[in-house]
Amino acid sequence: MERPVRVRFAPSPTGPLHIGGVRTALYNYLFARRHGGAMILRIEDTDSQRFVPGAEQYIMDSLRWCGIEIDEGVGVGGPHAPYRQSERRAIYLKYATELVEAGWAYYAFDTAEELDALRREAEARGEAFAYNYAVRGRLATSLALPAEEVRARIERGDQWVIRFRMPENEVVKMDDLIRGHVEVNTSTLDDKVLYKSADALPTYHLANIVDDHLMEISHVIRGEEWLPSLPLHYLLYRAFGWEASRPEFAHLPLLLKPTGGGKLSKRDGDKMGFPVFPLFWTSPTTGETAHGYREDGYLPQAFINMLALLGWNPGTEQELFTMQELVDSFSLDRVSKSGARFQPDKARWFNAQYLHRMNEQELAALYQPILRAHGIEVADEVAGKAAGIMKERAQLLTELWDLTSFFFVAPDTYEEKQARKYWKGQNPAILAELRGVLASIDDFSLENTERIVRAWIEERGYGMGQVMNTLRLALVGAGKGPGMYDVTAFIGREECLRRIDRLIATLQPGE
RNA sequence: GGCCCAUUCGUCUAUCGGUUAGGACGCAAGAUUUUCAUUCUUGAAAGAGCAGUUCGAUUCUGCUAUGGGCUACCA
Repeated sequence: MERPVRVRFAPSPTGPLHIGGVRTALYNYLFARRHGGAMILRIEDTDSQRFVPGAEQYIMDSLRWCGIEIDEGVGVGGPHAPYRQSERRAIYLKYATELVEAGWAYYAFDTAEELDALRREAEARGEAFAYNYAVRGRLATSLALPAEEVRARIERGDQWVIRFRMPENEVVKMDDLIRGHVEVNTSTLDDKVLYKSADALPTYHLANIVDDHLMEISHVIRGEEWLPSLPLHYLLYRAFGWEASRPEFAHLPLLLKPTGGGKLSKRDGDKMGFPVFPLFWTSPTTGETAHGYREDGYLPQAFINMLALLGWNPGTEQELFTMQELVDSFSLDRVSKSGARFQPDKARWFNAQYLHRMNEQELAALYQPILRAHGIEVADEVAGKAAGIMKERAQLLTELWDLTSFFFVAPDTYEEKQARKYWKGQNPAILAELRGVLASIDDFSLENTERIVRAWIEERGYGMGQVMNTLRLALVGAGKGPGMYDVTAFIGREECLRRIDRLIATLQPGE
């Protein structure tokens, strides 16, 4: 293949982009970068009914967050502008009529009601209605009506559509980069609408083929739901005489619900407790909101890594990939053929891997906004240190606050279980004694405090667990957290003493 | 209903005719530990079924079953 690689991601702005769409965009992007090609973003807004304001911006924001860069298209421009199909409407009618003139398509005047009636009739007979070679000759089409009447109807302003004249009993032979050779008999297909006069807009099929051709797309990488319309698309390329430059096709396996049973849909997320969208979304019309990976505490690198491995694998046992590594190892022939069930647990695991590998500086940048949201103003080093100490216990960025809040705020309640277990017997007395030991330490560094306290515990013959967990109760208020010397060093001597005093003063020891 | 696609541990997957069928998530047990985690070790866990091709099939073919997609003047 000599021609330059040019791929496109062509979503329609009918709502927020979900993770299946993100994965399609990702594979397109990886393929483009792998082959030194161009990644194009085209907005397919040919359905005026389903257009959702804000969806296009959401798509671009999502791609940017994911690190998927657009070389050409909506938002960045390029030699084939405009890239929004609603702004290209003038183009399509010309191609549609060209098809009619060549005999590949025809006008149809059926109303929605008439078509409904036809469908119901067929259903009553236990059949499915198909608009095809069998019926187009006796319905209100330019194939059945006299030319004058067709002209008259159009001039009169009757609504019409242009339908593709699907050949009868011809086998279309297709090749898919992922699925291999596929054949379909055209008699099982129907006459799809290509253009509708009602809104002077093409349907997906026409716009898609025309634009892919005009934009010199070399590879069409899209979801498997498009495989059934591939024969039509092949035939369209033939009808236009563009077969020589027809792109290669690759149909990606679908992302399925975690429970099986169907492709992942926008509703599943809230129902099953995981985001299906990259970013938080608020519907401009209904005000409904949906969780996003970003706001739920996922790192874009982890999110992308997880999506990349859902339906593709490098053939090695490597699981953690930077975007560059994905680019270097991606290939369409390692994309699997069957649908992949989405696994929320694995998404969290990937995120944990990335979180655990971050240094304090990186953590500080991510954690500061969360701290500020809780009213905590500290230096970056402090934020990074706190997050750094606790990062191994977190899977999501958002879990960091619960994990580190005691570094910044003294406990005002004490976890019952921990209190019952340790705030009894001689432990209060030992804690009071430990208070004296701590008060006498000048160098309160982690190492020095540990050395002195350890020596004291050994000398007095106390149980390490008893002492440390009682101290933990005072400083953290719960039976969790990092090593105690991490806490003492972080909050400092005076704060340690205050917290010990508070426990002794407020909590009645048990039996 | 019709057309198309798919089918290896619960899940994501490796295997491109000969393997003790490998890895990861999750799960279980143990070790580590001042708590909670982390980490480490170990374990349970799979070729949908039936024919055929072959010296030999998870791998190739067919059928069945199951899952999924499409079947709009939506994409």
